[in-house]
Amino acid sequence: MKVKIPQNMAELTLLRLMRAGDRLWRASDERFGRWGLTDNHYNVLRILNGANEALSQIEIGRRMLSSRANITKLIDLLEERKFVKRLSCGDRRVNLVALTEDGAKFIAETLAEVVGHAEEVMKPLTRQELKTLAALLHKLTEG
Amino acid sequence: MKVKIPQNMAELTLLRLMRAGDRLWRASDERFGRWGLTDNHYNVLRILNGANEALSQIEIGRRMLSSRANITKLIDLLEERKFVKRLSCGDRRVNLVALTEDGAKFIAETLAEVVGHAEEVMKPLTRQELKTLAALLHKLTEG
DNA sequence: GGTTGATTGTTTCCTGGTTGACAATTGCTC
DNA sequence: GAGCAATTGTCAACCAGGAAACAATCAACC
Repeated sequence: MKVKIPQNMAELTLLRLMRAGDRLWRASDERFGRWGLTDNHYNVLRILNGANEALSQIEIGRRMLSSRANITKLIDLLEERKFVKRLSCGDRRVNLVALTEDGAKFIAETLAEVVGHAEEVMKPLTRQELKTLAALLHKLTEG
Repeated sequence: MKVKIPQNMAELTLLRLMRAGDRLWRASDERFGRWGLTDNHYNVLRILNGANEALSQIEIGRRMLSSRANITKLIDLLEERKFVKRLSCGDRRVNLVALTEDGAKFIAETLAEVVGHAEEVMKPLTRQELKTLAALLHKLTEG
């Protein structure tokens, strides 16, 4: 049994994109596994570090495309590790989550390896190609 | 607490790539969920359809970057749906998996929507940009 | 030709994530 | 103010996928 399927550029590209993303997630998770974390745990730290302020859990979820319930669990672990702390604020429904000194230290200590890995993965592309790829992805998802 | 992190093109691109892939997987899974399948179930069907021959489960796993154990479960469901059947072959360790008529019919009936979705997702890019993106992804993962 | 090592598929257990229900809180409306 | 919808975080139940252990089978080698 076989269906004759004409080649379609959009579908081919979509497939490659999903496949590449899948591979990168696996590699990334394996890497952070060595530190007892998930890629997503690390993402929370980087988001907090980049935000310059404490964020509510739901705001973190929004920026990571992750559910409220999952953020609760991510923060639970990060708090246990003392990388992060929950602060109360005016609105008593909300936990503001802030990066601790330990969390900042962890980011600083692991940064070289994280960036090194990214450069290793992207090595097949020239600087110009890298820029083009970043721009295309941006246009695809934001434009 | 904050760590000063210099912008890095490789890391930024990697992040965008992973994020785009994540979004696409979610959208895709939601789509196939309406048919009671996972994106990966559908991938099995497409791989079988493209292969022109029955494949062993482990070969399917290789092409999908998925574990043997998971393939067993995927095929279990597809077989229950009669989209696929397991055949015995010379090597009695191996199940050859073949697309059935029902499976081919399912592909044929859903193809327009699947391709339409891919084109919808990729619409922000011109034809030329699409080709460039596909080429860059190919170079990144294969080159 | 029997033994040993590799391959394939399945099963069991675990993990990361989602959904949906729930409680607490807030803000809006009358 | 009282009531009501919306928001936030948490919890319980569930699901897809991976890792490891296992049985069956094959291949290679002495």
